[in-house]
Order: sequence, then structure tokens, then C-alpha cells
Amino acid sequence: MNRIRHGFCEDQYTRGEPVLCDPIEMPFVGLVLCGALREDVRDAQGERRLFALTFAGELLSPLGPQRIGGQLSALEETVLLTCDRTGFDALVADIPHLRLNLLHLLQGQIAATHRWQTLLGRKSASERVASMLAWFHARHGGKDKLLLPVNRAELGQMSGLTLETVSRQIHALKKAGVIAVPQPTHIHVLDADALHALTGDAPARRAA
Amino acid sequence: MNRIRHGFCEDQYTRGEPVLCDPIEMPFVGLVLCGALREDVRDAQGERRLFALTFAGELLSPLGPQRIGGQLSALEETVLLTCDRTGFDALVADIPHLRLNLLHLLQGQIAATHRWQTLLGRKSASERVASMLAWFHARHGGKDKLLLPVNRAELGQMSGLTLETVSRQIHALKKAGVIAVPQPTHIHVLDADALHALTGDAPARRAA
DNA sequence: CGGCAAGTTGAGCGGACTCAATGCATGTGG
DNA sequence: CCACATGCATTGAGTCCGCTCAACTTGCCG
Repeated sequence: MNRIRHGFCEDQYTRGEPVLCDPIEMPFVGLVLCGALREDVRDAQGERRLFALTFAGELLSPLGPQRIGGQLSALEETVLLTCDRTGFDALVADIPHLRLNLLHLLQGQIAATHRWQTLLGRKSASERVASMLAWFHARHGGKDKLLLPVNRAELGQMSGLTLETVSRQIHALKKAGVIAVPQPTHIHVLDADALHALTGDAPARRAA
Repeated sequence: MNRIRHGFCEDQYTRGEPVLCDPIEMPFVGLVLCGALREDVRDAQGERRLFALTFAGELLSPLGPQRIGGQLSALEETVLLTCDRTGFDALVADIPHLRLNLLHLLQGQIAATHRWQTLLGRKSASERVASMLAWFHARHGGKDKLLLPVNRAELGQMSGLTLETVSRQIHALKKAGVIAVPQPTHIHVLDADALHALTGDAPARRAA
């Protein structure tokens, strides 16, 4: 167990606090135990824009945030379990059972990237907003009540839309009865199937 | 040297020939020695669309093509050096330094993905076309003459535009004197700096 | 010559953006 | 408590970019 624990580190962050990505002692894998992280990137004009969110229970790839100037910070009270290179190697050596396989992790990251690429390249505004909400919904375990951790402008930054368009599309979903919006940041998913249908993605394959 | 060579394989493909990605004996890393590969994905409607190109001298990540239904095929006479899991493991065991190279490879893939995400999310049609041409130009070593391996429709599939818009933007670049187009698939880059300026990317950092 | 595929060009439309005004909470000081 | 400021969200009006649809050109191969 010592070897397994060695190289692990559990850190707590408060709302807005940046997550240090020391290039020397770079964390190798990170697991968000509770809370949520945001990743900002700088665009061509040097502006910071929201790029991605990481929710509780999700993994940070060794190559995700440390890419081109990505800046991680906590959206709320967040506990992050990081595992450096040594710890990760020990873990993989001791517990092959854990499919905490680096390749599977990276594959998941690439799959997520592909979904974003499809969203940004081919989807309409309504499909983009529906997709984002559906993803948040799924990533929160399918619970009906969603608490959006970001405002309309930041939703727009992620999805390549303006804040006004995001607002209009959320309004359209509300009017269609797919969601309820008691407060701007509180979303109730009333019809998850309809929401998924509006994402423009292929329907989930049913068991034969 | 024997152990290092073990698990490597050099294959030749003709134009249009699919590259097999056997899940059992999945190639782990691939290097395009000459020629070019295309990667197609299926969209929500089940249509095949061009997703990415890999030129000579470039690497295929172990997670790139084997992702969600990606289909690799040769665009022309292509020689692909592949290295399966066994070979790669042997290589890593013998040369621990190489593991770093795998991370660098993946990092490069992620950087490329980020560029596409920026292109699809934030760029105008003219910037998208300029970016694609500038990338092809850079990836071909900065030679003035470019031979586009795909048609207008496929350029549009990669960049999220229609073939008509691609055609119009190429025409605009030609009229601006940035490129010359003796034939539809032959592009001469007349002013690489102007082309880069039109990509909408931040200017390359000059040495102070 | 005809037929086909790829490319170009034009006309018109519509969706998303821009700009601007308004609503609606929350906070803050008199 | 009220008046005011502030930040976020919503809503409206107008514009423009890129798409759709269609006609036409160009090059290639039979």
C-alpha cells in the first residue's frame, strides 16, 4: 500500500483558486473528487476564454490542461487528487485490475474532443445548446436538477456562440417543455429523451 | 537490435486502399514514410466525412484513428511504418527515454486538435480556408507549390464549410495575390506572411 | 462528340451576430 | 427603508455571412 500511496497528493481549492501545473513536478493524472474545474485558454487576441469543464468524478489527462497555455482553476470548493509520474507507475504496476489505464483515459479525452469538434463544426445553435445541457446532464449522473456552474457568456465561449444566442436557445428549450428554468443557473431536465433528440447526435443504440 | 525491430512492420498502400486497424493486433504507433493518409468519420446521419489528413513524416497516435469509428485510407501511394503494442513495449523497456516521446507525440496531437477546435469554433470562412492552406503549407516544409490531395467538398468537410464557400474563399485569396491557382488542386503560395496574417491566429513570436 | 465529375459563379434566404434597451436580482451607502 | 449601482439575463431590431439552390464552365475520358 505504501507504494501505491506514494506519489499521490490530495489538494483542496476554493472558488476561483488556480490549480498549479508546475512543469517540474507536473501532476500526471488528476481526479476531481468533488467540486468542478474550469480550463481557460487564451485566444488569438490574448483574451481568456472558457474552454472546458471538469466535474466531480472526472479525470484530468496528463496532456489536457498542460497543453498550450491552458489554465485550470476551481469553480467552487474542489478537492483534486493528483498523482505524479511515480505514483502512476506504481499504481499501474500494482493494480493491473484497475482499468485506470492511461490509454483508456486518453481515449476518453479524445472522444470528448471529437464530440466538441462535431459540435463546433457541424451543429446549429440550438443543437449546440441542447448538446451542452445533455452532456452536463449525463455527467451529473442523469439527475433532473442541474446547477450550471457558468453564466451565459461562458456557455457561449465553450460552444462558439454569443451569450444572446445561448439565452434564446435556452428559452426555446424551456418553451418546448424540454427543460424548466426556475433560476438562470438552475436547469431542470424534464424530458431527457427529447433533449437528446435535439442534440443532433445519432440516437443511442438500443439493445437488440 | 532484434528486440527493438520486433513488432515493427512496414506496409505499402495504394490510392484509396484502407489501412486496417485490427483491434486485436492494433498498430500502436504509425509513421507515414511517404504519401498521405485520410481519416474519415461517420457523422450523425451515418455519412462518411473527411476528418483529418496525415502527411509524410507525420505520426499517427495510438488513439487518433482508432477512436470512434475512424477509418484510415491512403490518398496516394503511401508507405506506413507501424509499431504494434508488443514492439512498442519492448522499445520502451529498452529505451525508457522513448516513453517521453510518446507523451510528446500525444501532446502534438492534442495541440493539433486544439487548433481545429479554434478553427471550427471561432473562425470565419476566410480564416478557415487561409488556416488550412497555411497548415498544409507548413506541413509540406514551406515549399511554395502545394498539391491539394482533396477536392473542395472535402476541404469543406474538414473545415465545416460548403464546397461553394471554400471555392469562393480560395478565389478571394487568389484575387488578393496571396496565392496562385494554376489548377484547382495546385496552389502556389506567393505570400506566406500574408497567408498567415489571414488565418486569424496570433502572429508568430519574434525573437526579442 | 457526349457524358460525367469537379469547379466556379450568381441570386436569394435565413440563422447567428451586433447593438441596444429593458428586466431582475443582489449589494451598498445614505 | 429607499435610492442607486452593478452584474447577469432577457428581448428586440437590423445586418451580414455563409448556406441553398441553380446555372454554367472546365477538364477528362469514353
